[in-house]
Amino acid sequence: MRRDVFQALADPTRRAIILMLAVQPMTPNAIADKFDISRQAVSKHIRVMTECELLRQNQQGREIYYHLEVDKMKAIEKWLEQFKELLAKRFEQLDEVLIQLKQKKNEKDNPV
Amino acid sequence: MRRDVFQALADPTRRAIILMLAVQPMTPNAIADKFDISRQAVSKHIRVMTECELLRQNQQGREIYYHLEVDKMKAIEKWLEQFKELLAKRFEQLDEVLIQLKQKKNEKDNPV
DNA sequence: ATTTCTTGCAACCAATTGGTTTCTTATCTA
DNA sequence: TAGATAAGAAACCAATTGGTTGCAAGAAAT
Repeated sequence: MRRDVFQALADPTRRAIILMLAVQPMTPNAIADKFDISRQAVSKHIRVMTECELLRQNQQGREIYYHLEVDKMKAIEKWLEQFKELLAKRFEQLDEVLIQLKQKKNEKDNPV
Repeated sequence: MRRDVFQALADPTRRAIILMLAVQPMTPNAIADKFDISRQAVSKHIRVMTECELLRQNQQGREIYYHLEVDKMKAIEKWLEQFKELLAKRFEQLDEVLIQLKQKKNEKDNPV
């Protein structure tokens, strides 16, 4: 089963859960209270995120507190960085092209 | 059909396509050459990304060049920012708790 | 004019997803 | 000890996904 952080981010309910857990650890019941879907549906979302190691549990009696593995979120940032670097490279190339065009234009305007 | 930029990012093939298109516009055939899946499979990925307005086309004769709508990627960055803000807030709260603990400890060590 | 090339579209398929309901186990609490 | 509560597991379902193959339409080349 393909299961990475990007997958975890793909669903809006899971994104909301991530934001909630960014503030503080919560139990499945407490999370489910915030949504209109069943506790079990929430539990399935939790499982997806646990499987990609974005969530960890901390059992406290019969309650299980889930908290974010913040480091996992860095995979997203890392990919975005990679993306922005490639983008920057493209603009550098574009700059070169524009400079060359300008030179040609100057040559035309002021022939040697 | 739910179709947002996060969905577009969820598939590894699509992420690779995004990185390729960050460098330069490409035709479906050129993209498909880089993968082991059929051209039609690539076309379906392209369609997903076009539907969420992450890609735009530019027809040139019988070829269609696809390029990134870079602004759409900002939705990801924006969400990440939101996430990091909440996270920072959590750490501020943690700091407060630690400060309070320290004060209590001092009171114990040096009772008034 | 015919053939070739690029692309999109449709139908199909198996696997996955996001949800449900029901049931079990473990831990509190009265 | 009996009942309530928290949470995971399993079975089921409809919709979506990621892939395939085959076909049609438009542009280019011969």
